[in-house]
Amino acid sequence: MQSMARAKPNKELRAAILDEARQTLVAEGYRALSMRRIARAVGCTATSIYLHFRDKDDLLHALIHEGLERLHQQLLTSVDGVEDPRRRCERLCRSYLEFALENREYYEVIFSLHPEHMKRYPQALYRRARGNLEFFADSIAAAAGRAGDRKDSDYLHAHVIWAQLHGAVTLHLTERLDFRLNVLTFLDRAVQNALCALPSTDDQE
Amino acid sequence: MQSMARAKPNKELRAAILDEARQTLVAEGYRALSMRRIARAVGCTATSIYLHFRDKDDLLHALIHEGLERLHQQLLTSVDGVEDPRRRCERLCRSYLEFALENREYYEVIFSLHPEHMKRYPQALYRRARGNLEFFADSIAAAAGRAGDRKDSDYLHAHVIWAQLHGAVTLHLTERLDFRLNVLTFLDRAVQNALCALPSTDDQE
DNA sequence: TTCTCGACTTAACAGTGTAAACTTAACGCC
DNA sequence: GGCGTTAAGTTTACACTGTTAAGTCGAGAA
Repeated sequence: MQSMARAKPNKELRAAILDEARQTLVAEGYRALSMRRIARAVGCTATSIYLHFRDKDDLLHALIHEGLERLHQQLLTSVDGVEDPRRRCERLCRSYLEFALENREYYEVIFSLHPEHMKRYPQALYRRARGNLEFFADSIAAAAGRAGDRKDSDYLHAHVIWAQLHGAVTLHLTERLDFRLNVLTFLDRAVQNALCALPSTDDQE
Repeated sequence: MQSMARAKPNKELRAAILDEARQTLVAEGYRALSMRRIARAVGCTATSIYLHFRDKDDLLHALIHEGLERLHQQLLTSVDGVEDPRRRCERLCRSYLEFALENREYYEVIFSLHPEHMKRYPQALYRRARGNLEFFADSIAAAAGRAGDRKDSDYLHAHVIWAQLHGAVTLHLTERLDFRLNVLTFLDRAVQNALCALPSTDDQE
């Protein structure tokens, strides 16, 4: 109970560590991110990071949490004011791709880093990720004429669409695509294919 | 010119290294794969591996090459005797998923390991990977009623389908899927969605 | 015999994540 | 004021990593 009394210990250092980690992650990728390097940059020793994070994975979890939060915000604003559910879905897809392309290294840590490296996801991360997918599933339900009545199949459908986008993005980011392919047309086709099971609501016919 | 004369130096050790590397990779994944460990297992020192492979990446490239070869064989036999082009595409998809699920760690190194880790793909690997996609594109062309007349758009289409499968597989392998989802139904839907742009050739209607 | 050359080893460098033990400063309490 | 407690941070150390430079050893050629 006395540990509650003082409460605010350092917290600044924790934030500084997180800032520095995010910065080098975005700028130079995961493989450049080491405890000692972070420590050097924020002016403490490597081991004192362990006072604020259980281990390196824990630190990464914090970054993933941030990233999912930012992605969520971006997805939200991307469909702001867009009524047509089909268009909402398309906007969400494009916004997702945009996020991935503009935050490559971040994206990789959030969605690709292997769990054996990452141990287990904490509950909080699952919640955030699920939130994004449920949000998507809502638009899918609306596109199917069932606005406000999301079903399990919509949630599953959201996962399938997500998989299409994620696959396209990661093949691009890991440079597995044929270099003669135009990346933008490829991504465009991927979005089309992702949404092909949705009823179309084209205004001009 | 005298280096050509003797020709066959060791070669056995090279093969042993490759075998051991593949084995631990399949059994324990990339992060368990270290030069020193391989060396210990095959009974040489870590540094003598560098006499057969330029660096660790080079060794991995060799493994990727093998993996792509095996995948290619599996894809070939999976459609053996299947005439209907639409069914061929479906078989190819399912065979691809099968390969991924049965060779998780292998699959990850082949298709997910980041190029910053992997430096650049050598030309030979590009060729192999392209071969697989062209093979797929042929079936797509056939499904569109243009057997033997593959177009660029079919090749692009093959990439899009591949992206759907790859995305589904990697989300599963990296355990990003909602744990309440049934993985098999998810993968099934992914295959459906991957092929949704193909004209269907359903016999029973 | 001497020279060369390929295969291999030993020793070393600079880096990694992390645990244990130690120091230091701040606090509540008698 | 001195006490014990506790959090924050340090130093040191361990067992790894990929990779390089220098050295050893044996066989074949001149």
